[in-house]
Amino acid sequence: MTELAHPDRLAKIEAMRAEGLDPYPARGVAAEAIADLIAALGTPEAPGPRAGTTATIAGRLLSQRDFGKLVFAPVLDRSGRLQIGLERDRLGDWWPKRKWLDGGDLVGATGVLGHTKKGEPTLWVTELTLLAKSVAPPPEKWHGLVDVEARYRRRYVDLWASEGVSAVFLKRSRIVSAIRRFLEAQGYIEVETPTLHPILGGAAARPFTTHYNALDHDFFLRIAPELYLKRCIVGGLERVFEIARNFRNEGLSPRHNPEFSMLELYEAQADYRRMMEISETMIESIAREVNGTTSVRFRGVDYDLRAPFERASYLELFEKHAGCAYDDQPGVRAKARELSIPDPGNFSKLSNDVFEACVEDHLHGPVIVYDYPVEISPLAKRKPGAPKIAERFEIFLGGMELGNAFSELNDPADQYQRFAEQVASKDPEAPGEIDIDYVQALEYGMPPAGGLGIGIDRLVMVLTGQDTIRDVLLFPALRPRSFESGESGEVVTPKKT
RNA sequence: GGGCGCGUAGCUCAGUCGGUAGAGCAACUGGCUUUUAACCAGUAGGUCCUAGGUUCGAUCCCUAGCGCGCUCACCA
Repeated sequence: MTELAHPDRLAKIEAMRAEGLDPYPARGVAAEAIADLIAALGTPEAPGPRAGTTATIAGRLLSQRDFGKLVFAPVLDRSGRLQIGLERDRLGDWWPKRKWLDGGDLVGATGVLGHTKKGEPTLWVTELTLLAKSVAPPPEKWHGLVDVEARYRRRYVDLWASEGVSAVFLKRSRIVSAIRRFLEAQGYIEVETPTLHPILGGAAARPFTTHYNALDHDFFLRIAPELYLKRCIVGGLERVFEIARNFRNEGLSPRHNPEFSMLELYEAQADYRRMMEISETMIESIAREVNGTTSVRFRGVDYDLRAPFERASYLELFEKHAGCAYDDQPGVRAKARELSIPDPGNFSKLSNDVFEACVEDHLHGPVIVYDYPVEISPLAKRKPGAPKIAERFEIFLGGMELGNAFSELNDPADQYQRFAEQVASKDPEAPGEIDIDYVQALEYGMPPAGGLGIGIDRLVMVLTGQDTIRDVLLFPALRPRSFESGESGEVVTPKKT
């Protein structure tokens, strides 16, 4: 045990065992969902079909209000909260044992559904089961967990002790489910590609590195699934998607977590115009499905996710907000100096830094910014008649990038050349070697295709109104907690959280 | 990594212009059959994040460290 276990609760466990009651029984109880029962119970004025019937619920006992010969206590399950009523004259054997119960315990309760004098739905209990004793005291009942560190470290408490937390994760699940149904309805299949990559690719980011013992080779945790998904397109699967956990060994922020979920999809015979359409219709459809509306409030601002989204050209936005063309070297360098943007040693990167500094704050959204410089889009196809422009777009909302898409480059010679330029660049985030196998895949022929990536976590932030990515991740990245071993060897004592 | 801030009971928070600390909730004892942040009376619970320094004396001041938050940088 740790020092979190409360002596009074441990003493109750001993008392129970002395009476032959197992505080951690092997079997649960067959229980109905509380929300369903409340709906079927109706009101005192208009009783539903379950009023007066017997029901069993199972969940966490949150607190107790003891009136001597009557105890009221709310019980929480995954679907909702229902008050149980323990009466001396109904409860039988369990009446004297009720003192063994504490807030936080997991219980099963069977009884008759009804209401109190004040109309509160109540299960009048005839049979009680302790399903698991909670020896750690729960957080304060009114505030729940407030300390943000404690909330993230002990999400298993936060989920039931803090208002509204579990609802975010229920909605996240529905969002992901809605994405799958939307794409499957359009003929997409879900695929799984490697997480361990021998060569970096598909994005520019610092990787997590690991060593593959059986192959005696260093591998990288993927920074993007893109190059494998496009191999699937070469293979003729034609419409594929993956909900991929990506890993980038970079800083944390309200919008960044080192491991994050990305939806990537690729469609043969499509191009970036089709990707614009599928992005906005998918986002609109998901919003309607999980929220019942296309209106969302994010960071205090209202947005409407109805398709079509506003369109804006990268080049025009650049000129409008930076005051010069993106490839006007003297102009861009002057603007960079004015904004104190350091020179990354690469003009196209500097130019994009200027874009991000000048333009992104103006992107209220949802807005599709299209036609990017080809130098910063090494996997995108050139625009017909404009070889310096790539058929690429990004989706922005509230100054945050939600998605990135392009017409996929399928010319193996052009792809080889662009990989070679990346490898030759001084950029520490560029891949260290050319992915020859990927070039060879293109040499077999990849049909014209469009591809799209959407940050799932950020989409969930928008649709649930959460300001920080950590509130849409069950277990956000935190420094590991240190524990001190106790003298007995069995005892583990948490140092201060 | 830089700057700013925070760390006190299981939880939520006061407080000490430097004299080793309080409240509410939770727990425990007693009372109460309609509460819903129930109520009333009582009890117990603390490495004031850690380590140094200054001081007669440090939870408080100083320095360093650890953890967390905000922010900047980084994140095509």
